Amino acid sequence: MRKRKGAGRPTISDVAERAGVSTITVSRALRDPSKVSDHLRRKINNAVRKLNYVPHSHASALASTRSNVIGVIVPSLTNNVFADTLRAIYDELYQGPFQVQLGNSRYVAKDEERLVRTFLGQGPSAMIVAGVDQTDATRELLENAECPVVQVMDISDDPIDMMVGFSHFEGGRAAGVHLVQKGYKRIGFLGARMDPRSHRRMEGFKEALRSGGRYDPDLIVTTTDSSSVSLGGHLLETLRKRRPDLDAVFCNNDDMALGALFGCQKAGISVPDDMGIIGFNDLEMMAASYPALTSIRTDRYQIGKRAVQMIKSVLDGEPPEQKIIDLGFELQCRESTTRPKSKTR
Amino acid sequence: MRKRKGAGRPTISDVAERAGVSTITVSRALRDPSKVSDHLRRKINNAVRKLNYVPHSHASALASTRSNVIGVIVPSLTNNVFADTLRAIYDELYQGPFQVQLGNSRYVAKDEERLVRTFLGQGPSAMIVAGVDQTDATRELLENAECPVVQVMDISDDPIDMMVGFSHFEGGRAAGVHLVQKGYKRIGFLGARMDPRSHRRMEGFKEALRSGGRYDPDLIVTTTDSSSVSLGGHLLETLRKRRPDLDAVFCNNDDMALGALFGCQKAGISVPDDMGIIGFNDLEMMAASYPALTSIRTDRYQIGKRAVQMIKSVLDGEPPEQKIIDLGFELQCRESTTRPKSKTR
DNA sequence: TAACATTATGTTAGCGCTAACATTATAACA
DNA sequence: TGTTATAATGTTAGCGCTAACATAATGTTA
Repeated sequence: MRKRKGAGRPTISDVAERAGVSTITVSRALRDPSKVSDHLRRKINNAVRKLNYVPHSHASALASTRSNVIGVIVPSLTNNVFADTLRAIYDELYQGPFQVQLGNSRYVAKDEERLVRTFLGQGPSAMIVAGVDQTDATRELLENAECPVVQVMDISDDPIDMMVGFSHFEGGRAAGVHLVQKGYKRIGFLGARMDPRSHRRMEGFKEALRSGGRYDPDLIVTTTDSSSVSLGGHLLETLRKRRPDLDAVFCNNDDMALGALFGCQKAGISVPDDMGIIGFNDLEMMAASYPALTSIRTDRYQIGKRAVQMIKSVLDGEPPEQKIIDLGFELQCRESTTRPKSKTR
Repeated sequence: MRKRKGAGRPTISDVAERAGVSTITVSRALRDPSKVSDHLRRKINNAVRKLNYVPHSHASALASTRSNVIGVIVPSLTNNVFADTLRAIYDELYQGPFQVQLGNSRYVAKDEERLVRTFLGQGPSAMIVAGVDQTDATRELLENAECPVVQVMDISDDPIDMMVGFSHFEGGRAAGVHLVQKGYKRIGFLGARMDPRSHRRMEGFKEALRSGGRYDPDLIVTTTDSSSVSLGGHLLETLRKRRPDLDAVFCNNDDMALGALFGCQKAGISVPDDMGIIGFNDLEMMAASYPALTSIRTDRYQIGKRAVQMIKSVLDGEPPEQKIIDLGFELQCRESTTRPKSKTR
């Protein structure tokens, strides 16, 4: 006789039998209790509890041709910036029926493509991807996906579907404008990793310096090495060796800025008097450092939250008012760029 | 007529038809190519490519009564410590057929229990959970789970199944011993969050001070607030107000230590001369700060890697030599605890 | 070349659930 | 009171895949 053994755990029919109803009634009682009478619902809930029944999500996904999986692809698991957004996504999804499927593309476009392909293979309820710089193939996959797609952390006028983020170009520009306004003259840029978002920050920064008449390509230092605190110190040292008259730096993120600060302390350079420093993202430590570091504050948590809210709206059949949400940024001016008027050379 | 429409994407039978074989042959060609002749394998691969076929993971999981999901539950998504371990898990799993299902318990035991329940509902191939402090119910669930379970980040002599980590008690003790040896006299402890692992670090620390004749309960400051750089500064300030003669602190993690350093700089206290500081975990920034901060180095990446390797071994039918792997820690002595001999009071 | 082992492929049923339709109980109304 | 709308429950088939067994093709040995 041909017989297969299941996983051994109780199934919906075990519950149905115990409650004296049909399986579909159990199914309904669990998914939409309002469709089942109080009487039966109570019996079913009792049976569920007694048997310690947990619905088999794969069977459910197969039968309903939709999984409760939301695919999320980020380029880094260790970068605090994405961690904040991820945390928001998990927080916002915690109550509902959805499960997060997380992928790490490690800043490699091809890996991202592979992940998108795999995730779409699970018929996800929605997809969240970081950035707007997907390969053509990835874009096409996502455009043809039969689920809402939200690009997060960045903004463009050409979304795959929906978008929540802010303009890195404008953020970079704001940093540049700030340093020019504060009276710094030889303003450098320290850029690690230099993924597309960092590039746009740099371009915005350059634009600001050009407008302010302070642009000097010689003061730009970038590397594809991944960013770190120590790298911030090293790049600052490199640049100062080349241009000892450097008097301010915009770092493409806060780790680099912290490293630059330590580098200055080590070299006996006074911040902000002899060196202005500004970072990007405004991680918690920026306000706590000494001197406190100026940064461009971005609301990563809110980005994740809004992304999930948009998805929920669409899945509930109420598409959001706007497909593109620009959450902007806010310059947090602190001691590291606040030098006494008299000091301005 | 009763007809259900599927998800619309190509199924295994589409591939089979196109390749002129049966579905099971396609299934085999994809899962274990060695079981299918070159001839057919080629035809099948072509068909797969042409149709852009992606196996439907839910159907597969249902039919085989095992999913390729590995459940991972961590208490925090934003803590760098877990991020490193997570990254290792993703890296190590990237090539294989496994998918990670990640849950955030937010340091709440009940949430962890809920997550374990949900994850087990998917019939995971394995489970990885942080720590050894599960509730009894969670423990029981995991003990009865029909899959390998690895507890990571900590060590005890009573594993649910397997374990990779290090002793927080010993780490804390090493920090205490170090400060005593360096000649510090009034040694404090700054503890945030105070989850069970932090508690064990503190207990180890206390033990070391007792042995060294330096234990003073008045110098212990803890809070359940989550740790941050600014909190490190605040707690240090609190403690110094109470005990101005404080001359060293062990912080329960590196963020706190960094905050303590900034706090000293702000207050004009010289580190390490007037205040020794030691952290825990040795994040990258510790070596880059100025002065460089002493810390207890732990290998979070390795923990994740070994956990996955253990799981793979078991799933391949070759249980690992040892069920408990103690990866230890290493004290990284840096400037923040290295004061000139003369300065020792 | 018969007898048997091995390898390659196929047939069939079923994993646990839910969509789609069918039926029955209950309420609402003329 | 019978007719019809509505709510509550049930029956059946099928989602897409793979386990388990069945069969055909090929190799091996005496």
